[in-house]
Amino acid sequence: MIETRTRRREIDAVASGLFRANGYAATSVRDIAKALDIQAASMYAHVASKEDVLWSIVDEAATTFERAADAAEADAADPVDRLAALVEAHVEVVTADPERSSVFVTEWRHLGGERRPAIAARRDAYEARFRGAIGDGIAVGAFRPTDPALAAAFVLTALNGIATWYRADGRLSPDRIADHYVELVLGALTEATR
Amino acid sequence: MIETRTRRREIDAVASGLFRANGYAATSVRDIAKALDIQAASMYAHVASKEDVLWSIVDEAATTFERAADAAEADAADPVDRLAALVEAHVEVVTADPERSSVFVTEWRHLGGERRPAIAARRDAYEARFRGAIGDGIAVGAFRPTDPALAAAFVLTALNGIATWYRADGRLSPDRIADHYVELVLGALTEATR
DNA sequence: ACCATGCCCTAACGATCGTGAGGTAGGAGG
DNA sequence: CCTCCTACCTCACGATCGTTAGGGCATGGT
Repeated sequence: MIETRTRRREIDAVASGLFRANGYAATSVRDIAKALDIQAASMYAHVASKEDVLWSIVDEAATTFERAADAAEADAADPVDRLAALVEAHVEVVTADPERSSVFVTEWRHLGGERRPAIAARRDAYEARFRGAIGDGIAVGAFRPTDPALAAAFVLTALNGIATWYRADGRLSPDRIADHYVELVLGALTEATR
Repeated sequence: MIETRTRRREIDAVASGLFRANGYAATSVRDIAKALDIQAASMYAHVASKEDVLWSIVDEAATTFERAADAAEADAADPVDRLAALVEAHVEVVTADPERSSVFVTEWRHLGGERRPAIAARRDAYEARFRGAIGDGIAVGAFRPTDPALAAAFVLTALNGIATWYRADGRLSPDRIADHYVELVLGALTEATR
């Protein structure tokens, strides 16, 4: 068993696209199966349940975001660089796989049992990194004094919005988007000339 | 018939809450009926279909946003004031009815037939107001040169995010949120000191 | 040669979905 | 008194949902 479950990966990829386009609840197991040219019941040779598909998509997306944020925070000198690196990393993850990212952002509430609070906690921990960078930036006088929690929500919702509208064949490349968003975020926090 | 369909209004209010919490597709007509203490079939004395409920919520929300933006643009001297007024108006609408706003933002894709493209067009026209204010601000040198379409997407997704996390009993009042968001948005567009 | 495993099939289950048909109770207007 | 009208009821429909059961046919290791 060198190759690990290629069909299983295809299911996640196809399901991500359908979930992003129509939502988890409005996508049936038969829809996913049809996109793979197999019967609905054949899905269950690879998956235990429909929710398991959502879970593996969301779990993997969460891990990807977490690892990218780890790397971003690792090589950042000051809070400003750290926030810039976090923003850039987030944009890169989103644009690299907008389907998975979008599902992670919008469909996690359909998880049941332990999974929903578990993901909620990871989302909160992730947001705390942004709050932390913003709070530290204010503390050292690099950012103007504002509400770190509110500013973090502002930044993260703006970043997550990319997952909604981004298309790979769009006008702007991921790099351009990342550059612009870093500028917008840093601008929002450094100065207000009203 | 002086009073116009109070029961019909209750349906929209209750359905907005359920749609925001669980999504349109995951909310059954029986769920809405149960929240009103009536039978599912009794809903159809007031509504032609489940989608009609979504439509009236979304349509009314869209109208509310449009009217608020009209008023905001009416008494604005320069592009900077105009954008600030648009942001403030948007925050006010969202915080005044987060349920309806959230449904408008996230559930309109479940509309079928003519309604979906119609709402898409109105959403785009609304976003164009932000693009316009930003573009005009750049033209007069008030905003730094950036991509107006991208900046508008940045701003609007950040604003719409409020509908997701806002709670009436939360830490920050709508006014405070509006003030902070205006500052963040204007800061994002006016200066970048990297 | 044999058996396990991966991948898919058909058939069908009980539940739940949105919705229609037809009836009833109560209040308002002639 | 009669007749609407509103608001609700019960009952039931066909469709679709997620999922299970059980079987078939390859491939590849032993």
